[in-house]
Amino acid sequence: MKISTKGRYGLTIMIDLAKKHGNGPTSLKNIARENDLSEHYLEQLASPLRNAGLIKSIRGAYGGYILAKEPATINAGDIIRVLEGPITPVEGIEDEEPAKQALWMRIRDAVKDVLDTTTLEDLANHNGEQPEEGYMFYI
Amino acid sequence: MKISTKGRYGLTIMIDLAKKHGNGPTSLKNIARENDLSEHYLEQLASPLRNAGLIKSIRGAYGGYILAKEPATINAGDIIRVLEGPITPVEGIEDEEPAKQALWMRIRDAVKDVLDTTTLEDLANHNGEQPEEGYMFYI
DNA sequence: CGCCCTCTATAGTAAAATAGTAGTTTCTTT
DNA sequence: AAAGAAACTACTATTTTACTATAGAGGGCG
Repeated sequence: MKISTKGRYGLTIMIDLAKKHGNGPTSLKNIARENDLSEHYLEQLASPLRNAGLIKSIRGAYGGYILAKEPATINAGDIIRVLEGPITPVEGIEDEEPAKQALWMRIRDAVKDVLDTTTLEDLANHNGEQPEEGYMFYI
Repeated sequence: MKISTKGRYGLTIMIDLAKKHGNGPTSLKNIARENDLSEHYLEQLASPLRNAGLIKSIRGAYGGYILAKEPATINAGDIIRVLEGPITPVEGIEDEEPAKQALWMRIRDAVKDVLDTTTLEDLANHNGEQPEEGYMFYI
C-alpha cells in the first residue's frame, strides 16, 4: 500500500516546475539541490515524464525542463501512473473472488478519485491546509 | 500502491473462517487446499492474526482456527493493518511539504474509509456485485 | 573552435521486501 | 500410541527499490 520514491520525487519535480512555470527551464541539478535529492536519480524519473508528454526538455547550457502543459491541466494521477504504473491495490484482480474483487475496485476508485482531482496548480499554489496539532499521520 | 499477498491471503483466510463461522474449527490445510495456496505460508499469516485477537487457535487433531469475534465486528482494515502495517501511501510523511502531506492524507483517509466500512460479513455473504462486462480492472 | 552545461542512455549494485520452503516441536483427540 | 494440527524457527530465491556510475550527445557562450 505504498507509493515509492519514484512517484514521490516525480511529484517533487513536477511541483517545482509548476512553481516556476513561465520562467524558462529549470535544471534537475537545481531541483536536486533544493530538495536534497540525487540528480542522477531524478534524471531517471524525468525520462518517463518527458516520454509521457508531461514535461519538455531543453538541452544545453541554461537548459532544463519545463511543463508541457498548464499546471491546472496536469493532475497527480497522471504523474503517479507514469512513474508507478496503473493505480490498483492488487494485481491479478481478475482471478479473485467477486467479494474481494469489489473491495479492490472500491479502493482503486477511491484513490483514483483523490489523485485525479488534485492538479499541479493545487499542489504548487494552495500548499494545502496545514494538519491541525496532534494530527495522526499513520492509522 | 500495492497490497501484498500477506494482506490478500490473510483476507482469504478470514473470509473462509467467516463463511464457516459457528461450525467449529477449520484447519489451514483445508483453507490452503481450497484456495490453492501454501499451507506453510498461511501459517505465517495466521500467527499475527491470532496475536491480534482476530482468530483463535485450537490445537490437536480436528483442531484449526475460528474467528474470535462475530464477522460483522471485524472489518477489512483490521486484517490489512495486522498483516501490512499502518494504512498510509507513504512513510516519513511528516517531513514532506504541506501540499504533498495533505495529498497523502487524503489518499490514506479514502482507503481507510473503504477498508474500515467493509466487514467480514459483507465479504463472506453478499459476495459483492459482479462487475459489468468489459469493466476495467486497471486504471 | 573549445569548453562547459545540461539532457540522454545504459549498466551496475547494495539493501530491503516479497513470497515462499523446510524442519522440528508441542499440543490434542481418537 | 498414532495421527492431526498448530507453533516456532530458520533458510532462500526472486523481485523491487533506490540509488551510483559511466559514457555520450546537443546546445550556448566566450
